[in-house]
Amino acid sequence: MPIITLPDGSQRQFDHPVTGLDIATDIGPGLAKAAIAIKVDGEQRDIYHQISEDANVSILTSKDEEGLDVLRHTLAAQILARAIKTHFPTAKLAIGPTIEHGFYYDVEFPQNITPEDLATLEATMRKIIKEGNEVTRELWARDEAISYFENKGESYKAEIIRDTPESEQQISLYRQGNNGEDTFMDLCRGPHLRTVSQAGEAFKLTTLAGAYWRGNSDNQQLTRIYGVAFADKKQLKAHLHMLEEAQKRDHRRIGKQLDLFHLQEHAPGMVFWHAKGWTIWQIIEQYIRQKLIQADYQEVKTPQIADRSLWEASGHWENYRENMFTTESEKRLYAVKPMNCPCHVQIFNNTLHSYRDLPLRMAEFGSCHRNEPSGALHGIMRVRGFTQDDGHIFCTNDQVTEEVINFNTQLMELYKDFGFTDIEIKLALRPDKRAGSDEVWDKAEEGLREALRASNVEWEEMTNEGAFYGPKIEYHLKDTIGRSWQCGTMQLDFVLPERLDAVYIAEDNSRQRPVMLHRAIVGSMERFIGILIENYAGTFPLWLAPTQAVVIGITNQLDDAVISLGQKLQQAGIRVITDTSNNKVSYKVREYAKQKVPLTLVLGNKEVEDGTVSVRRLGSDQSETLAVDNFLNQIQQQIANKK
RNA sequence: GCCGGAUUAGCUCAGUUGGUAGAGCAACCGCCUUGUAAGCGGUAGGUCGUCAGUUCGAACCCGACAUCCGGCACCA
Repeated sequence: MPIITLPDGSQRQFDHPVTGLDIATDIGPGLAKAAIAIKVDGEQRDIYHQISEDANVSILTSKDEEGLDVLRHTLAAQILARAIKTHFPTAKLAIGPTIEHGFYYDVEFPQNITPEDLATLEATMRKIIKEGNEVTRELWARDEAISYFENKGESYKAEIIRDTPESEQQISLYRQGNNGEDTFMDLCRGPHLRTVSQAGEAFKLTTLAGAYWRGNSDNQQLTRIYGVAFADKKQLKAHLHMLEEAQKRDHRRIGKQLDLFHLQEHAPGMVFWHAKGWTIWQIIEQYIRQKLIQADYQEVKTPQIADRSLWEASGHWENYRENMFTTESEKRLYAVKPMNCPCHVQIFNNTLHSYRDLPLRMAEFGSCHRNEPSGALHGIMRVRGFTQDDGHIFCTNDQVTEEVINFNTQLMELYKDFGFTDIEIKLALRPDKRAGSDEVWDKAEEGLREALRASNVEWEEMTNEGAFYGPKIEYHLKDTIGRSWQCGTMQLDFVLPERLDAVYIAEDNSRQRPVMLHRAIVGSMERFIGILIENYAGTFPLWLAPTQAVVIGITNQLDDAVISLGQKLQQAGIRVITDTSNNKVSYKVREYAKQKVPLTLVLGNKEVEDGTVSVRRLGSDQSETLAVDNFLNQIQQQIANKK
């Protein structure tokens, strides 16, 4: 007879097999009502799941993340699915999983559906929830289940069952309603809510999208319906509000508001940097350059286009031909460089190197072009023309780990200076299509793991995601709405040195292949600035702000003093503007606050007489009066500290 | 590239069932000389993304293309 252990450690004994609902009822009527599913020894189960052995059980409600996940799952797989079949009986259902904040369902519709259909479907979902049918689990024989779905024309469901291991002879289906006219059956592992009414009303169908069956672009494209769902309306409202707020920090919007850059039809995926955006770029570039010098890199610059034969030798022509821009002159075909590595190898090869030269670290702010698919372009985050803070380290096998560790340290320092703390690290392992032996890959992957371990960081491993020439560490940063973008990278490459015949002379006077490490910290300057904009919501810290200070006078009689203070600050290296227009102080204060200028400096007769200045810092509604020299010292200190 | 949506003044957006376009802000010109988030008045600004159709007549309806947005696929 089962002894049930609850999460708080307390135990309850029963003299008969029990369901989750029995246990919840035993604890209290409130919980019995709120209970939507259970977890038995770590596995999610339906509330009606029978327990006859001792077990650890927790009762899930919509208040906890896992319970909410069950709720979202039922919304997709039972309620939305049913609504779809109600309006489009011949639609074929594919899969309907849960995701962060909600769910989606992939469906093959007999016709195009429109955003208006979403409203109809949502209304029908609410009706279904109101009807409040029970959802029950049934076990079917594998073959019966397959023919059931095939007879209904649900070919995707039949395919899913066929693809499960033969050993699974029992297939679980969920039935909504009684075995009558209004029944709805679907293939599902569960668990589900016990009745659809438990789904509540805090959900919303949000968008329509196309999505390939099984994520493969060779397959049929299905229509994906996205929805969000929460435990209560308040949470839903908070989520929608968060999205609205996030939109306000979108880098495309802020880029326009602050006059940082623009994009236009003539050059899709290529950025027109305006003076203010370019100022930010320059500061970042100079900052990175300092870091490179400290880490003993030599900075180089290589050609923008190179003969086709170089790209054939490197293997890029074969692998990425369709994504490379080309140009022709005097019957020679050139490719605009999509990356810098082959060029760096040319510099390496131009001198005969000794083992004493290694590790040899080469860096370039390399302007690259890739003809990315039109649908991939996204503001300045994913572009066709971009600049990498690229670098290549030529070294021996024995030097790899130390180089990777040092790189990681340097990267983390840099990210910290830009205010990033939420960094995802991924290790991308060997892909199917690759160069090099398994032995080499084993060594390369283990080398990166070792370095990550030594760096004391956490990472996630991704099979099949490496580059064709080697495994890589990826450093991801998030944008405002949680989309993750790869920025930094460290890649191990045994292939390119071979293909481009890089050599060094070893201690024993033999010719040896160096290992090549490809590394970038910010990745693409464009993308990094995009993420910075969103991260700071346009309010850059003083050291990065394109305009650091604005000087304004109370009246135009003080214009000379305003200009003279502006000049003094400019001489001291401050990025300052002066405003002598005949607007009111309050007008100007508002204007420069909107432009996110960190320091607004106001001069009146009093300040001019005393040699002081009234300083208002962005975000504060107070001002303080300081002696000009004091003020200058203070902000120079702040800038030096990268604040 | 694929699915869906969008494209109107420098910016943010209105524009009824098809009858040759409108606001706010910005710009420019005046007046006001101002003490920390919008002083007042005036002027100018548009081949309604492009091309091609339907129509007596198109910002509006049909089609193609371009770009952008949300996803999917891709990301050396």
